[in-house]
Amino acid sequence: MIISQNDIRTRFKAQGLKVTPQRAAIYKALAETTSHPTAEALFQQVAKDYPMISPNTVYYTLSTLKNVGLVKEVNYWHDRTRFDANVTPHHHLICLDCRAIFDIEDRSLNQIRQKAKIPKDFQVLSHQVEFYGYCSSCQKAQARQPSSSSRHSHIQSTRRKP
Amino acid sequence: MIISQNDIRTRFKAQGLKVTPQRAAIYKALAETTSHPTAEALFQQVAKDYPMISPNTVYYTLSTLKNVGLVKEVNYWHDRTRFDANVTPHHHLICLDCRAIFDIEDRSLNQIRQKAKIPKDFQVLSHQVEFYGYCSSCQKAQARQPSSSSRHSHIQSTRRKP
DNA sequence: ATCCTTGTTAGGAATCATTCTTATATAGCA
DNA sequence: TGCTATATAAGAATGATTCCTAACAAGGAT
Ligand SMILES: [Mn+2]
Ligand SMILES: [Mn+2]
Ligand SMILES: [Zn+2]
Ligand SMILES: [Zn+2]
Repeated sequence: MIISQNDIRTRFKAQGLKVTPQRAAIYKALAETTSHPTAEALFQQVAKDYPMISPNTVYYTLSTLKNVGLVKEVNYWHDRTRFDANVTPHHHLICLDCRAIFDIEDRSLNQIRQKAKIPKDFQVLSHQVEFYGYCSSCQKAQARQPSSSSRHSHIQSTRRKP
Repeated sequence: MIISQNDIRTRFKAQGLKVTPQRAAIYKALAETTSHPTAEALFQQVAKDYPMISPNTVYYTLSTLKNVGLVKEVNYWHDRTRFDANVTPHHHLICLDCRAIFDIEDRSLNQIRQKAKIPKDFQVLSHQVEFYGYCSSCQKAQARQPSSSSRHSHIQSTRRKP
């Protein structure tokens, strides 16, 4: 999903943010992927065009964008933090093997709050549904190699928490 | 909810785990609270009875118990990892202010998987619903002090990620 | 009851994602 | 074209978790 510099400019201005090349590049990279990348992955991506960018800038920028509501943090299944520029309410599929995160487009899941039996003294503002299982790639890989795992494409799982 | 040494022994044996005092104490502490504590909190609790216990043992033990299915990890809203000895499918309320985690007992939430529109090539094994908002304590605190936050009981949020 | 084997524990060091600090640079406005 | 508040970059610091290793101790076997 391509996003124009003008859209980026408009969104930043609307939030009172300066439009810098690094910030625009980070947001663009995040907005144009569906992979819910880590800060590190975004750093790698943006560094292709801005070799001098620092990881720090990516962290700072993501934090800023989060504060103004242009970005959401996602941190499922004890992985490092992952980010999403899709800030409309939606839900996720998480692969237990490769840890890929996929969007679900099912508006009906946005309604469960109305029916759920929630203690009346808790004020609910939002909710989130996550489905855990195996993506199609990982199912195939397991059929072939019914032992360990996580050896194919997607986002890679850089060790930590085996 | 009290749990007897015999229950603990039985559950450990059923999983082929040795029954050590430290391990039993950690599991007991977790099973008898509803607070979804951190490893650190469990360490503090167990250290009352076992002053020589190391944080390492708590991490190792929780990892072991998780591997055999006696404990679940919970890691909502970019906090450090929290643990739950309630391994039956259930869902959570998370306070955005004090970060307390409360169980929801609503079996109907266990059924949403059947109705949800999930890509047929993704094999779903489990799902999880989280509701975010403010607990009653925090609502009261905000009514009093409509500024910052997180200044009352519950589990405490030890800095990190303000 | 005692011995053995193997999983467990404790302590300390190491890892590494994230945050903090600070000096320099620059977007946006007068 | 300058001013000023923000943003960036580099490096150090933080802190939860993991790794490593030697000493311990359940629990089955003798
Ligand atoms: Mn998403
Ligand atoms: Mn729970
Ligand atoms: Zn997968
Ligand atoms: Zn609260």
